[in-house]
Order: sequence, then structure tokens, then C-alpha cells
Amino acid sequence: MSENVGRWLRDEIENAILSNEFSPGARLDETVLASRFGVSRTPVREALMQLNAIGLIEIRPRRGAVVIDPGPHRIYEMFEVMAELEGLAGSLAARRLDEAARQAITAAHRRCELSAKAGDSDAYYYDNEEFHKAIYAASRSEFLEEQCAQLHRRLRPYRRLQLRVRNRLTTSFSEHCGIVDAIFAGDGEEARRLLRSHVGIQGERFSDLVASMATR
Amino acid sequence: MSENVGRWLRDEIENAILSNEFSPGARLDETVLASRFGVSRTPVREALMQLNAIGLIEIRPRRGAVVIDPGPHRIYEMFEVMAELEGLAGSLAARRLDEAARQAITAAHRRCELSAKAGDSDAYYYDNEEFHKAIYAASRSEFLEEQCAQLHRRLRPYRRLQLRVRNRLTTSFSEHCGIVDAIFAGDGEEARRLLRSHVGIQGERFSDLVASMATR
DNA sequence: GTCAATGATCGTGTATACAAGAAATGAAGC
DNA sequence: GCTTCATTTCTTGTATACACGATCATTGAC
Repeated sequence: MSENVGRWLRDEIENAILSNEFSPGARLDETVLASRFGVSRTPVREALMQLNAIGLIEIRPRRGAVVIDPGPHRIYEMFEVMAELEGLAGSLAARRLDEAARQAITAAHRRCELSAKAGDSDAYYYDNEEFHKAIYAASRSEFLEEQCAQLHRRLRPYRRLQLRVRNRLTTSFSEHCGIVDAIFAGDGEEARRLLRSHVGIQGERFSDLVASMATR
Repeated sequence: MSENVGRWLRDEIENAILSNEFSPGARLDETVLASRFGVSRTPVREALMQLNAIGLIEIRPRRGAVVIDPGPHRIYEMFEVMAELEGLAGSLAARRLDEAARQAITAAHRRCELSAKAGDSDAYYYDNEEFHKAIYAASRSEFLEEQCAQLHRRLRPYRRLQLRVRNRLTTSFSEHCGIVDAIFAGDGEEARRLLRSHVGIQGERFSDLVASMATR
């Protein structure tokens, strides 16, 4: 537990939301949360205020906090922005690549390869996250890295769904190969283009998923 | 004043920070703020928690809140990301333009023209903001619109500095003309390219400004 | 039988009190 | 005279108490 309870609670509740323990639309009762985590309402409120500020929950005056339901369309929009930011990260990474970043990307890429070949979608899910984070870091832009990481976290639950789709693992990995090649070749524009479509396609796949669930 | 004090305080303190009343590095004493705004410490703390969550201030345990100093390099990074997001907004706007958006952009563009020709940099500053916001809205992506607006707000103080630079008003306006033409022509890629350089150049100009201040 | 109004209950919003930690100041020793 | 340690004070962190508003249920009237 972090040294101050508010921050710890924020992470705790955020994880609970992102792991879908608190589903979209769920009411977050302050007293319930307080007793659950064994603290008073004050730090709970502070945690909720922060989650409100980053757009994970909505607090309506005198009516409490509820988990925001982004809705399929908004999630698609988020993927669209994510694609753009990752594209920028890739393009910067290609131009600014140093030895440490090269090694980090290579290592993450290797782990992805192993997981993909083993068909282990859970392992690939984690390795894929590390791979993308390595690219953010390689961009050498701290602000971009933070923005990417934040958006990535929020899209995490929806990305996970897609890895279950048939053949997505191998397709994803082969896309990674192209991205790595472009970055290592210093071809910023190619890296941007590939990353944009690599991430953008997930938004489209998500739309397909939603559409297929709606017709059912 | 909004119906809940915490939200009102957040906006109030945020404005004070963005208008440089609270300079980077300044300590934000809870009791001082509480007495200044005539409330207790509780809502002040909630406001500070929110500002901490969106990255405007830093709260170190038991040591209080200070206004974050982004530093020139980080501000450049922020402009870089802003350029990318505005580029996306422009490209989407070109593809999805409807009559209402067209009128909003035209109106804002006209006001910019008047202010630029009058050489009124303060008026242009506001009209320019409306112009960019009209493009965000025209993108028809709520999430993108929010992200752009938020980043725009944080970069506001630094944009303002640049309008004072010689000839920037007329240069900026002529760039706007090209952007409007591209969007109205439905040329997404051209709109993206022009917006990216229109915003990106501000980051570079900011770097120049800092460099020239450093040599003095 | 249905709709509206009023009251009760529950939960949030704000204030205040108390505790714990950090910084500053003073004194003592080298 | 300078440095270090201890004490005091100030500020933050957490808890609790109280008040106001919203929602829901129950009762009465149409």
C-alpha cells in the first residue's frame, strides 16, 4: 500500500473498474467502499474525485458516483486517437532510436513471438503491452509516453477481448514484425503508417464485435 | 458558482494556474486557499486532488501541493502531441463536414480575419481559439474533441506568448485559410498536413523563444 | 385504480477536530 | 563560529459529525 491512502484507493478502484469488477453504470457507494477497504469516507471521496477528473467515473451532485459507460462508438473514437498517438510514437522512435530502446523493443518482440507461437493469448496480451510500452519509451517524449500509457490502460479491457478472435494472435505478431523493421530501419513514416493501422484495426474489429453481438 | 464547491474550486484554481497567478513551483497551501475562497479545507483538498489527477499540480505526501513546471522541453512535447491530434481532427472534419460545422468554421474564420487585419492580438487570441474548437467539433469525435480541448487549455498560456511575435498574426491567418480550403474541399490528408505544421510550428517557435531568452 | 403529494430514509457535501509527519528554529557541543 | 540534534510549530492526512438534497414509498384524493 502506498504511503497515502487516497492514492492507493485510487489505483485500487481504478483497477477494479478496468478489470470490470465495477461494471459501467455501477453505483460507487462511498460508505460501502470505505468499509470494504477499511478506511473512512474521506480518502474514498478523494479517490473518486481523481477518477472523476480523469474521466473514469461521473459524479453528479447529491447523486453519487457511477462508472462511466463509454459505449461502443466512443470506444471506437478512443482507438482512433490511440492509433494516431501510437503512430507518432513509432515515427519518433524510428528517428530517435538508441541502443537501449532497440534492445527493449527486441526483447519484448521476442517474448511476443514465443507467446504467439504457443498460441497463449493471455501471455501474448501481457507481452504485447510491453512491446507497445517499449515503443512509447523509445519515442523519447515523456509526455507522449504518458498519454499513450494512460489511453492504453483505458482501452485494456477492450483489447483483451479481441485477442480471442481467430488468428488475431498471428496476424498481430506479423504486424509487429513490420513495425519493428520500420523502426529499426529508421523509416519514421512507414512505422507511423503501420502502427496506425495496427492499432486502428483493433477499433474496427471492436466495432465488428459489437455489431455481431447486436445482431445476435 | 457551480452547485458543488469542489468543482467550482477546481475551475477557479485551474484558471489561476493557467493565467499564471499561481506560477510553476508555487506552493498551494490548503488553509490559505480555504480562507481565500471562504470555504473549509475539505473542498479545497478535493479540488487539489483533481488537479493532481490531470497533471497540473503535484501532491507529495505530507509536503503539500505545488504547481508543476512543465519545462520548455515538455511544453515542446505537448505541442508535438497537440499537432498530431489537431491533424487528426482536421482530417476527420474534412471527411465528415456537415452544414452546421461548415458555418461554425466559416464564422470563426471570419472573426479571425477581422482581428488579424486590425492587428488586435488579444482579439485574435480568442477568435483563434474558437476557430480551432470549431474544427475539433467538426471532427464528430467527442473523445477527440475533449482531448484536444483539454490539451489546448493547458497550452493556452504558451500560445498567447507567441502571438506577440512579429508578423505571427498574418502568418497564422494565412495558414488558417489553407486549412479551411482543405477541409471544405474534403481533402483530409491536406488538412491534416497543414494543421500539423500550423500547430507544430508553434512548438518550434516556443523553443526559439526559450532559446533566445536563455542567451540573453 | 391510478396519479400526485408529502414524509421518511438514505447518501452525499461540507465542516471541524484530531493525529502524525516534516520543516524550521534554537541551543549545546565541538 | 559552525554544525548537529532536539523541540516546537505548522501543515497535511484521516476520521467523524452534521446538514441538505434526492429518491422512494405510502397515503389520500380524484
